[in-house]
Amino acid sequence: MRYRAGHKAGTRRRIVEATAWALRARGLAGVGVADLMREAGLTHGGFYSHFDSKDTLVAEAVGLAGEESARNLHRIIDRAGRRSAWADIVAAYLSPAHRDRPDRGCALAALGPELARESAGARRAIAAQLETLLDLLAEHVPARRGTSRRREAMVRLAGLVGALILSRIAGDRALSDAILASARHRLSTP
Amino acid sequence: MRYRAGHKAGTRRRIVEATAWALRARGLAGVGVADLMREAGLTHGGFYSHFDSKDTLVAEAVGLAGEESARNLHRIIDRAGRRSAWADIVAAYLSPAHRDRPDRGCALAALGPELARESAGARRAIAAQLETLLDLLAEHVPARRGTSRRREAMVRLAGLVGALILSRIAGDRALSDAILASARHRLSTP
DNA sequence: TGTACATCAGTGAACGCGCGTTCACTGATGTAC
DNA sequence: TGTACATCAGTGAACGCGCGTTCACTGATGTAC
Repeated sequence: MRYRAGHKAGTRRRIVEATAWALRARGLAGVGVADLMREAGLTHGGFYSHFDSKDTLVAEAVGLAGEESARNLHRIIDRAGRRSAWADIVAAYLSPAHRDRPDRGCALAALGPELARESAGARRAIAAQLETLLDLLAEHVPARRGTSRRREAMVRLAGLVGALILSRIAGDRALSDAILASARHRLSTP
Repeated sequence: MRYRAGHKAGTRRRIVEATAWALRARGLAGVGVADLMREAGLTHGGFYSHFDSKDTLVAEAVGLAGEESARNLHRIIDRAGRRSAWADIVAAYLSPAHRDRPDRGCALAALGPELARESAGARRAIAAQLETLLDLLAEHVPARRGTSRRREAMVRLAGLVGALILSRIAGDRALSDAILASARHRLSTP
């Protein structure tokens, strides 16, 4: 064997990671196979010894972005320890830092509408991510009379995703910050 | 003059309308100049006697989509008459009909993240639409102690846009409907 | 320990295609006489 | 009323370009002897 065991798997991993970042930063139309390979330190020709098509890679990258999000969430939850993590989750999600770094942030907010129009693979990947996030948030969302935790998670996640998206659309900084602050205040209280 | 006065303006209008629909249905990457001209009943060659570039057209189409949204909102408000229109606004925005017809619906939800990445023209158009909607909603959103109507509008619009987007991402119908219903219930009450 | 060989991850030229854009041309109409 | 002309919205072939994809090849390494 030419390279050490795991070498190819490592390269493949680097390509998927580069794609997970690039996708959220520049969108589906903004990433080309050649770009992605270059960002992974390779040339474009080797792409198809790793993936069947660009679509396959995109679906996998969306999956990875989802795992990253779940891991970040778990980190916040662990850091909160015994007390409720909800306020911390909201503060992190609606932070200016998250708004300004879509490449490392929530794929639902960065790619949602775009991928909802896409073909099978990517669509399924982003839908799966929605389910995962709902399950995770349902455990930490404030309880509310007359609603299940899961329904409460839907409402709150909608507020989070919507506010992040609007803050990224806003033309001026002041409005963008105001959207984040207002939503942070409302969504972190029960 | 070869054609009646207003003929060219009418053609131009048809192109912009076709674009406003196609954009929301298929996204920026999904619409080509040739498609749009065909949908307006023309061939692609004449495009540049109407517009400087595809970007110019896109910005104008986003603007038209925004005007449509505002007009729809006004219609709902007028129909509500003297009583509060807020519940009607929420019901319309979070209806399955709106979810299933992105081409005639809210451009923020259909194109937001995509256009926020785009170049000047489209970005400005979608940002302007956000401002317009906030102004309009601020007049009808339920008043709330400790917050301005404008801030309240930000929070509520975020909830609306987020819920619509999530309902379009959801893989199965049941979840999609549940997201709409939960958000409808929460957002229409003060 | 040294040499010959097989492996296969990665290279880079080339492909077909659709895109945005350009341009010489067409032909139905309003106007001048 | 009829004819010749000018106009210009719209046509369709052609362009250069970047994309996803293919493929014959390369060359560093592990293995066999």
